[in-house]
Formats: sequence, C-alpha cells, structure tokens
Amino acid sequence: MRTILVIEDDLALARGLVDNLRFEGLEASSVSSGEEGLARLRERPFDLLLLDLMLPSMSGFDVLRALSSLPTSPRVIVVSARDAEADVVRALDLGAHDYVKKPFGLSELLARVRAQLRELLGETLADELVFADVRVSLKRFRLWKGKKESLLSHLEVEMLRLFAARPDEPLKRSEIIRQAWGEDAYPSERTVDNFILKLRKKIEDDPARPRHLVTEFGHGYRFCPAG
Amino acid sequence: MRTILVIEDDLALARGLVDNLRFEGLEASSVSSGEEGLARLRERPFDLLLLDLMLPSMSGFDVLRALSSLPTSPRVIVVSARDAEADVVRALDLGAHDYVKKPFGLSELLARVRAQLRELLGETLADELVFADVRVSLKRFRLWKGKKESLLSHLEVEMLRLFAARPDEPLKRSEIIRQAWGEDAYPSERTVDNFILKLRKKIEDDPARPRHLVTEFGHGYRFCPAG
DNA sequence: CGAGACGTGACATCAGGGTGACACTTCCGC
DNA sequence: GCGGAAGTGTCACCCTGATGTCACGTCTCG
Repeated sequence: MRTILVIEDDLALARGLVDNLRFEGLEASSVSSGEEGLARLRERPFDLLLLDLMLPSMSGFDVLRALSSLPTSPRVIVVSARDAEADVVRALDLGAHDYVKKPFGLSELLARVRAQLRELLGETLADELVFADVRVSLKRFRLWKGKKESLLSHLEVEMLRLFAARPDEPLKRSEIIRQAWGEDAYPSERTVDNFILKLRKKIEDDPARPRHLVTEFGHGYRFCPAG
Repeated sequence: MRTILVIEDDLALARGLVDNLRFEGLEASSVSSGEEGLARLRERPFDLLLLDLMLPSMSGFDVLRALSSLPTSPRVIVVSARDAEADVVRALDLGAHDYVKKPFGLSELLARVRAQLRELLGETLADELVFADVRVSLKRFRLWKGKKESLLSHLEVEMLRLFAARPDEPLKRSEIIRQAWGEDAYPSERTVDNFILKLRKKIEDDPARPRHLVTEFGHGYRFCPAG
C-alpha cells in the first residue's frame, strides 16, 4: 500500500487530510513539525510527503533541503498558505514535485496526490531491497539497518542482488561466484565466505548467529528475508 | 537539449511561452490545435508538453487520451483558463502531470516546467544551486563559498548541473563524461578526476576530506548537498 | 603573445579484493 | 559418544587497480 506522511502543524487540517487520504485507500499519518517528520522518514520510507511550509522552528524549506540525505526520499507536494510566486519557485527548485496553495479544493489535492503516486509505479522499486529492519539501495551502494548506515562494495551489491532473487534457496559458492563475479573471474571459493562475513556484519543483529544469511553446511548459503 | 511543445490556440500567449522557454535554454515550438500537436508528437519525441484545454475541434482532454498511444509520451503540464476543480481532477486523472490555471505567473510556470523536466534523467535546469554555505549561479559561471567567489568554467558548470540533478547518487566517470562533455567527446576518464579536484577546491572546507563531492571507490563520484 | 581552459601522463597513496592460516563446527562412520 | 575429515568462521596480510594530485603540453581566443 502507498504510504503518505503529512507534515502540518494545523492539527485540524492534518487530521482532515489523513482521514481523506485513508478514505482513498492510502496509508496516511501526520506529524506537526519538520523535525518529527524527518525522524519518521528516517525510520522507514514513505511514498509521498504533504508538506506545509510554515512550521514551528524548522521550516518546510529546511525539510526539503534535508530530504536528499535520506535513504529514500519521497515525492513531495507542498501545501501552503504562502501564495507568493517566489515561494512556489523556491519550493519547486528545492525539489518539491508540486505546490498547492491553501485554501485548496480537496478533490484537486487528491487528484494531485494520485498524479504523484502514479509516477512511482516502476520508478525505483527495482532498486530497493527491504527485509526485516534492513533497507538496501542497490543503486546507491548503501544499506541501512535501523539507523546504522553501511557502504556496500560492488561485489557486495551483486551478492545481495543474487540472494534477493532466490530467497530461501541454498546457493552453492560456485554459483555465487559465477553470478556475482561473472564468467571470467575465478577467485577462490573461500572468497565468498569473506563476503558473507562482511554482509553478516552489516545485516545481522548478531553476526555470530546469522538469521538472514544462513549457512547450509556443504551446500553454500541461504538468504532468509523473514529471518 | 530539452524539447518542449506548446499546444495553445491563443497565438500571442503561445509565442510568449515559446520565447520564454527558449530564453531558459530549452528547445520550444508551438502549434495551435490538438491535431497538429499529435502529428508533431508522432514525428519525434518531446520531453514536455504544455497543453491548453480549450482548443478548436479536438479538446485538450482528447489530446491527453491520445498521448498514451504514442511511442513515447511526453510529460504534460495543462495550462488552462478552466479553473473548475472538476477539470483539474479530470485532466490529472487522464495522465497530466501538473495543472496550471490561467492567468499564471510566468516564473511559477517556468519553475513547474523545471520540476517536470527534472524528473527526466539528466541535468538540472535551475540557475541557482545552493547547499551548505555554497551558492552557484550556473548561468553566470560563478560560485560563492561564504564570502569567497570563484569563477567556473563551462565544464565545471556542466558537472555541477549534473551532480545537482542526481544528488546522493554515485555517477560513473563514463556517465559524467557523456552528460557533461556530450556524445562526441572522448576524453580520458582521469580527466574527470581533475575536474573533481578543481571543484573540491572551490566548494569543500577541506578539499583533502571532501564532504560534498565524495569518492565512491570503484563507482565514480557522489554529490551530497547535505554534507 | 598571454591567459585561461582542457587533456594527459606520472607518481604517490589508498582501499577493496583475494589468499592463506588457524580455530572451531559439523558430519559421518565406528 | 568418539575421533577424524571436511567444511566453515574469522582474521591479518599482500597485491592490484583505483584515486589524489601535480606538472606540463596543447588549444583557443582575444
């Protein structure tokens, strides 16, 4: 289901928005400050952000600037009473995808929400890999476990890609090497163990007792997204 | 260069739009009916379509419906005097990406054009680029870090433009060369390193420990506006 | 000719990948 | 159960290729 976060300090408005979004079949929630909003966005990805500009302390512009440093940034519709053209231009140039002036017609806003969500369809979902409390951006070579961020090397990404494609299936080292390294590379099979070691340190709660990258004695390794 | 088609039967307005879009560095042209527009779109792809709703014979809604049958459909901003909410909803649900009501502010429309074009892979069109204590005017080839002003060369600007459009994403040297140098130039990939070096001297507090133009070992470079 | 922009090569440095060693675990036949 | 063989966890180290950095050559434009 599509997830939407509303950052709006007018609680009545926020509630109205959330209710209507839910009525549209979307998963919506709201917070009343930019700081809270960013905290929520860091916890887990959202598909769309409805953002007020005039917030206490941290402004909507600040939130826009901060978005790019998130693991996955949502699409953004700014919803603001500020109707000066300069504000619209600034918000859009800071990365907002749309700008709706208050007061707005509800059905128009919902249509704009649909238009933004429509873009998501195939956008980068192939890039994202999510299981348990781990998120991976294969394109950015980055992995987040809870709040901890790790960098991934090219080969680590290839291995994750391979495991994700064949969950719960034991993969032989030889197979892993062929798929991740390619046809023309022949490293020792023990090299795979080293990469498993590195990956476990990044994705397991307790790398010594792996629950996602499990050893299949004599048969290689198996990836269990569920744990 | 980005290509834009304007479908607008008010010739004065169409001409004004085209002029302003060209002034922004875009390749713009206009036609005055939906039929002509579709013919042009069938001839060759456009990146963006500015579409009036009230056209003679074939309406803007009809154009929207016809777009999906094109080999490559452009992004669409509807520009219309019809301000009924129902029209906005209908246009957006028919696939329009944005809807601007006449009369509109020119700078807002241009910002919305930039926002749409930004979604296409490639370079940002905004002139001002701001992050941390750095401000860049891409059109004037100037960069300010705090109070220090630097001049930028053509290629430095192109690289910044490219990085700005894809924040936090590692860009391969080959990709940087293709986008910033163009299709027909083939400098050594190490040339990119030299430009990174120059840019770091201009935008980093400590060029030896870059926080904005970060090396992604084996993958190229990544631009982190947030630092 | 001079200045700046661009491209290349050279050299030092660095990080990832690969290997081998050693300890520990699992399997299997007894 | 027991012991050996084979498989695996883990680490430190080396090597190669990638990168940081600079100097110099070339080109263009005034």
